Amino acid sequence: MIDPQLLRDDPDAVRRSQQLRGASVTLVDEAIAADAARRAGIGEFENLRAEQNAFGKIVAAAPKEQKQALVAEAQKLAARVKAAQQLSADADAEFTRIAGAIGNVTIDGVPAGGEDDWALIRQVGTPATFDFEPRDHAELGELLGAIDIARGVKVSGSRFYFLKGVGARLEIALMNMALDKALAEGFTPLITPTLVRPEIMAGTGFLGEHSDEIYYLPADDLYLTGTSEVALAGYHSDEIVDLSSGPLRYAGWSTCYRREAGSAGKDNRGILRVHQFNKLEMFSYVLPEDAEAEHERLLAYQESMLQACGLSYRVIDVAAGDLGSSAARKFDVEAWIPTQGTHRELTSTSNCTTYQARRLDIRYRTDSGKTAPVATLNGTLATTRWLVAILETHQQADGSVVVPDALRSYLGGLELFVPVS
RNA sequence: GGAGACGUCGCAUAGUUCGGCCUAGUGCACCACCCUGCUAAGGUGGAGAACCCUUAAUGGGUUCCGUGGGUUCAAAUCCCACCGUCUCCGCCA
Repeated sequence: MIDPQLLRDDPDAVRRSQQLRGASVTLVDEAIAADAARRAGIGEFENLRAEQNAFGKIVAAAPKEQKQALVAEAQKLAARVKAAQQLSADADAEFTRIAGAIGNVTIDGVPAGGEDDWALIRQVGTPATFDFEPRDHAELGELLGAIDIARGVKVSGSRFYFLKGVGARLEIALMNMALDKALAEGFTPLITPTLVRPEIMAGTGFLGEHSDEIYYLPADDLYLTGTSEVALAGYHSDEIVDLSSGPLRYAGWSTCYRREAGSAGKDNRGILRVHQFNKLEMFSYVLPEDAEAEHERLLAYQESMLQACGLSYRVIDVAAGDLGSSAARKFDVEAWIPTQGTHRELTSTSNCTTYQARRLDIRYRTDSGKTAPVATLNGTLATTRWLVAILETHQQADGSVVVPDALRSYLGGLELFVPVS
């Protein structure tokens, strides 16, 4: 939810943001009108209610013989109150509907446009080159006995897989390395629920236009989360958190579930795009004025992880039209995938400013003692997808894969993955 | 899954019998000041959340007693549904 105050004080800022996103600008004016209607409705109702409250005291104190006449009077008033209340509630719902459809106001510098209009921030490392024909990760995974796609499909259908042997070990090693990084930076580890209630799903902004991406269990009215961000944001929902001794930083580990309904035929080979994977996610609750600095910090942690894995990557500033509704800015770190000859997203970090917190009702106490929404940020520290880049980047002509130095201690000192027969 | 008990402004509780004196009382913790040569104790005052109107600061109003409906002139209190917690039983590990 955008700040209603901003809507009143600086509607042009909201209009500009909608423009950049390629979203509806007239929505802003509809929201302003709905806000005015909502406030008028509240005023009407509250005045009538005050009248009713005062009159109720007269009724209660009146002698018996006058009561009947007074009650008849009060009945008429009650009917008016009820009508006004209904109008007010309707106006409020309408405002929430309209304002809720407006995306977060983008931060200055976010490029305009859609998926392909990102801006390059930096390129780090040099893409791996080979004096042989490199194998893709699916082939390497099979050769190494690390990834078993065929049996994943047999058991669960397309886009499912088994990680096996060194594949399973590599994933756990990667997660452990990420967890150690998070711990070193002061994050509190959390293992989160992956099934959440509708209000938490809606509060984090995932039930909007991308709701067909989400698994839903109707028998229990629960949603399977596509990222632990959902649970991490919901963790402090409806709370006034204490940020006086610094930000609250969590590292959430969970399995993630995605229907991939809108990506039929895309990335069908291997485990680049799957229904289920694991992820270690960073999540920060910070003062609004510290949000941009925190965003840079999360990005730096991500980059240090990719560097530790010996990957070549680029950092991009995602264009406004490709942002989720909650994000005011998003940086993706994309690793070079040799067999695809392109960069693919390994991590993503979003600054949601106060947008998500406003919807989830997460506040802090200001110096003046008032409450105000906090800023929330999230960012990936490691996911299953990283195996793709790691295997392909560090492969050798015989199909073996050199384990990056930083990961070896998490693999019992293993230096090389070798083909199994 | 079955039976029962319960859910009140940070915590703990009163209030629900029998709807109006609840503008939700009290204790603890909290903040300011006073007093006491330090500390403890004591005294006075303040202090919940959200929203609306108004102002130079201010002040006024409405809503909130797990959530959502309903009955009523009037609901913490009565009715219904849901959510959650606890106890016992059953089942599973």
